[in-house]
Amino acid sequence: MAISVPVIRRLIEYRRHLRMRLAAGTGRIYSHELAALAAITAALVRRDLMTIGFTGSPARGYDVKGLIERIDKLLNPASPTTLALVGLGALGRAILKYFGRVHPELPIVAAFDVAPEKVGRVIDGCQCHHICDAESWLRAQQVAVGIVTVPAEAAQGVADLLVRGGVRGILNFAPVRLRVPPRVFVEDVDIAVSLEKVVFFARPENERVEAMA
Amino acid sequence: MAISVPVIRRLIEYRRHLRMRLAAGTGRIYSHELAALAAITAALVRRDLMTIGFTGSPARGYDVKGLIERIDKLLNPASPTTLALVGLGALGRAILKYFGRVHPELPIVAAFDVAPEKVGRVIDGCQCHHICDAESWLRAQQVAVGIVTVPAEAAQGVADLLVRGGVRGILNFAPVRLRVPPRVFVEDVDIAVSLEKVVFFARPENERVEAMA
DNA sequence: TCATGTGAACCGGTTCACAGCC
DNA sequence: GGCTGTGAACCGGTTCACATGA
Repeated sequence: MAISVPVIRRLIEYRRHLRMRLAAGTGRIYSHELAALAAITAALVRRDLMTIGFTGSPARGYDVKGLIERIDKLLNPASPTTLALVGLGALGRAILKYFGRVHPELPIVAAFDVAPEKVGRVIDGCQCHHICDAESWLRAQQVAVGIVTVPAEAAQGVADLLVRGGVRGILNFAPVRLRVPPRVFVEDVDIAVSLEKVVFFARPENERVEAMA
Repeated sequence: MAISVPVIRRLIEYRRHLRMRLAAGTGRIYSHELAALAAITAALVRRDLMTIGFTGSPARGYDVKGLIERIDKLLNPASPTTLALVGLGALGRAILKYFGRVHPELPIVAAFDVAPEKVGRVIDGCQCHHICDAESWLRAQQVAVGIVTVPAEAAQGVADLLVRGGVRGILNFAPVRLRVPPRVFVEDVDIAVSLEKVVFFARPENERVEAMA
């Protein structure tokens, strides 16, 4: 069963809300409640849960704990996933700091840069190596996902390197489209584009009915 | 004429490619060339240009300079837009640094935080004020768009503040859905969700046909 | 021949609406 | 009464395919 990108995205968000809900001590939830939290319709929530085969009861809604576990089982890999980050500029460091705190189950096991003053040191809790050593490191650590936070000019070269290192997914912050083999999944986070989008739709004359993702 | 979100997003990307093309000295471009650069189909490029009423010639394609100007006219506000950033953590600083360099036409005129050691100083070229002074500053500077880089718990409060300050668009990096009046456009950049998405689709068994945005 | 411009078809994600059930 | 589960309808973005023109 193949699950579409938007469904995966929403499941991740559902889980986040469900965890808070559970922490708040509520064991059950209705589709319209979850819908309100995620700012979507109740029908879509039910459709998504149907997609992953999770059922609730008309009387009491869905079991929060069971649903979290179900989403975990779907999203979390059987074997632990390790990440690597390339580019220890301001953004790379910020991400290192953030994920070290938020995602202990997705550890960034190595960071790479070219600057001599960074190589060999531990930066934000992560050992920094020279980019030249990346390929062997990636293979040795079985890194599954690479995070690219280098300038635009360097991004394609880094992507090639990651691919050679056996990476299967790339989270790309550089404002460039990476060319990679089809088996490698690339997610672009283009902050400049997002900002320009906001600037455009912030103008009153460009009013929008709905804002999604 | 209302233009949809995906079209706007692509126009921004087209412009980026066109500028590089122009810098490289090429004055004309075919739809299939632009399509290759943006990793989409030629038909979609032509459809988008049709949407904004820009025409080319079958013999020589589209005029690069004219198209850039056309997109500029559509996207760039008549009056200059000013931005403000709230939350001078690592991510906020990274963005301040990045946009100061990349987007001189979209200046971040003020930054806000609560930490006493930041307030009153100039950080990464931007004057930092205490959050309590935000509302009046936002109004005085006519800030159109706010960038939210505070922790999740603080995000809704900051959003309320921005709205009170008259902001019409928010670029939100906090992993929370902000509740704002319908006239305010919110763009969420949820790095944690993006990462989990990559981790999921990086697994061979979750192969995907196409990866878009 | 090869590219543009575009009506029409397509497609997949979302919503509707209602049967079934507590 | 109100909620779930779901077939069917809907909708809008994308692609097809072809007339038109250099």
